Amino acid sequence: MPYSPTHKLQTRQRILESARRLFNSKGFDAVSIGEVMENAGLTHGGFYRHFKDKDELYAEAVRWFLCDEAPKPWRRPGRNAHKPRAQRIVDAYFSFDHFDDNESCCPLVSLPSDVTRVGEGVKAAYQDVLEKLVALLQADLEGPQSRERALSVAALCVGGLVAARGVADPSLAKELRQAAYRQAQTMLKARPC
Amino acid sequence: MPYSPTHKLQTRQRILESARRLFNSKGFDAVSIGEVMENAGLTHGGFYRHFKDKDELYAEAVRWFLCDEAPKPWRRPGRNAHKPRAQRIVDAYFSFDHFDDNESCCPLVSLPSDVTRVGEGVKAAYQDVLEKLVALLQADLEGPQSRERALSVAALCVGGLVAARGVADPSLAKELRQAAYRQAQTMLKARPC
DNA sequence: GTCTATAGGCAGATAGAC
DNA sequence: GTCTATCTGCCTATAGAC
Repeated sequence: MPYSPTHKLQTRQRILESARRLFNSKGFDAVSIGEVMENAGLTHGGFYRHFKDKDELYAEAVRWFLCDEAPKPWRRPGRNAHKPRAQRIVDAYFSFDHFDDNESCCPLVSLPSDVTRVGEGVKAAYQDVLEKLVALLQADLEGPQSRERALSVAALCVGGLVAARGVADPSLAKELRQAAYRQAQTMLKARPC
Repeated sequence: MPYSPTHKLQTRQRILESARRLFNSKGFDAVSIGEVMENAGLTHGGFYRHFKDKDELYAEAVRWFLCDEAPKPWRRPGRNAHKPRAQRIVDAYFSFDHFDDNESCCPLVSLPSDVTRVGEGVKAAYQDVLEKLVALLQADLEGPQSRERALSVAALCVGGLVAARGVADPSLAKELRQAAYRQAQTMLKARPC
């Protein structure tokens, strides 16, 4: 018995991390199971001992982003530690690093149109990520309609980044990102009495 | 010579309309050239007399949305004709019909994450659509920073719809759509200074 | 638990008949 | 201009050795 008790779990997590990165940067259909496994240091044959099929892997990979183990380089937790968390999230969301990071960016940004076309399991995982974002934003919003305002800020974050990534001209992308960022900041500060 | 002078152009437009619909609802990778051609009443062999390859078809199909021939059932041009055009656009964008219409919806909503992964030609077409939307919004915005406000409203439109389409729970989707819609209306009405 | 080998299917692109 | 036929390659998923 050459395998430690945690070996399978560790292997599973390596596969998930590999899948998360590849799906983020290349999309669901363009990534093969062989590619995911090779990137995790394995061969494609062993895949089905860990996941039922590719759809299950996709849902789990989206959810995997929420785990602490998933790297988020654009977060820079040391900086601006004094700001409210909602502000730090919006700052990170609209940062150039996040815009530019196809591999580790938030799946809300990298996968929206893919998710609409696959099964309910993946949508449920996408929803978990979105609800996490909304909850974090709402926790720092004071005054009435905090839920509605948190939802709007989340929509602005997703839309600003998604639109900026889709256009060809980098200066238009920056303009979009900055306009949405300033609007989001205004909405965070607003205190409708 | 059994073909009329406009025959090739008409065939090309049939292919574009078929491609636009299929890409919108199923995504770029999931649609085969044979499917596009069959849907246009042709066979796959003739495709390459009209387009260099699948990527060129993709870019042209995105741009095809801007043509008047492309159907937009959720627009309902008769209703609310008295409102400013920017308002009518935002109304149409956040309508349930547009949310629900995977086939004829705005490509900004249906294709964002696909577009980030393909060539510059498709991004240029995506940018054309976005700039058209921003220009239409800006034309009806008074006061300073109309450009920046138009960009923010566009981001909110895209983000609100995209996020709503990605989640599993229909009531959360509706909540997202309505929150973003109300915020967009506020921004349209705002007259800073 | 992971490997190699393979079954079975479908994709994009081209060739040549009409 | 459009057709049928085909080349070439990669995909998901399974079988069976170790």
